[in-house]
Amino acid sequence: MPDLPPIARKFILHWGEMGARWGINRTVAQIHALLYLSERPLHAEEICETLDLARSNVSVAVKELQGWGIVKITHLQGDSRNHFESMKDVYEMFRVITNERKRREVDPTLKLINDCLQDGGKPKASEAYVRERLESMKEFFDLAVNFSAQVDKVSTPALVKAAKMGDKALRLLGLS
Amino acid sequence: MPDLPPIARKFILHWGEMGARWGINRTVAQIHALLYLSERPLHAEEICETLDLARSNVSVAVKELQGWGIVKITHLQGDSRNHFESMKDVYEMFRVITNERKRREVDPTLKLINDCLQDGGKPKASEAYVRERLESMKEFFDLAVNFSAQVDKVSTPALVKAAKMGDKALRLLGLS
DNA sequence: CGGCTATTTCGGCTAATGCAGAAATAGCCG
DNA sequence: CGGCTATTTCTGCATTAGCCGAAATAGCCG
Repeated sequence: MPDLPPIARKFILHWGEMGARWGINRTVAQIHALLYLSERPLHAEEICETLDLARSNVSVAVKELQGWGIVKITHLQGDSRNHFESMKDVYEMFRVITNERKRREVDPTLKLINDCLQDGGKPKASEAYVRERLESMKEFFDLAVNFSAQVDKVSTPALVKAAKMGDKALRLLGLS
Repeated sequence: MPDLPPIARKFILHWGEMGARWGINRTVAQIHALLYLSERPLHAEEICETLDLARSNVSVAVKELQGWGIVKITHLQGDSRNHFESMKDVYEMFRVITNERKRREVDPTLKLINDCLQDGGKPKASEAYVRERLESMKEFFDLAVNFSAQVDKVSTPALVKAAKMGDKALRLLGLS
């Protein structure tokens, strides 16, 4: 990895590990970190050199990141190559990723649970407990989905403000 | 998988896939689903038979689940074998897992970012942008950690109530 | 202590993932 | 169309993760 300040490299490696723990390919996460820390959009070749990866590898990784919606292609004046740029606002990034995971994982899970629950057939007694547990999981996910949709409507500055209120927010809502 | 209602099997398989996408071993997640759906604690042998796994495999998987804090060992009258039982309250489960992920992943990330930022040395100009990005990521994580600590204090019923308020909660806080 | 049962650890095989390099494709001038 | 560059797809190797069965360990009576 030439050209990188040590602190950047340190972060990139760590981010790769974290990604791996969350089901994101290690190098995909590293590339994301690199782009996030980069002041300007980078083209594939630069990414290869900086992180010592094969060109083809970078191609698919970058596509993956675009799939998540946190990296975009840009073009520079008089350069035909694709340049890649990460979203820079961490809050926004979090929103985008959260929404995407909801779409990919939570929604299908809810659908499956619903399917299970309204699976016709005679309601066998042996299934009663299973259904009960599935019901309560459904309830949880329904609530979570609704709630996150609400929160998603609120602007980042407003959210930050609310988060900083700490206890006060809770008291305002009559909780705590 | 003998003995399992089809809807249970369906859910277990799905849960395994979801786990895999979140960095949890597929069979670990399956076992978790099985225990969650099970009316009574199961011993390792039962898990083996039901999910068709090797005994040793179950041993480590179950340990993993205990490590996450969502499965506990219980003992039954006159049976020396360990029996395993999943937490049943989905909300509580979510709390526990969230806290554990924070401990394992967010905290170390924050620590690393802090290390990077206060990495002495002369503040090279080339690092300025990197530092800026790290700062803003730190800010985000700090806020998230604080906020989640606040929320974690609130009882589940209170949280559910708040979540169900929908728009009203936002208006009460002066958002939206 | 010996025998029994339950659990864990270990060694090695298998399957899945990740990745490089080559080949194919696409896009762009001239 | 031909040549050039950038990108993607494909093929197969390498690494890792997952998992089984055997062996070792632990715990519990008698």
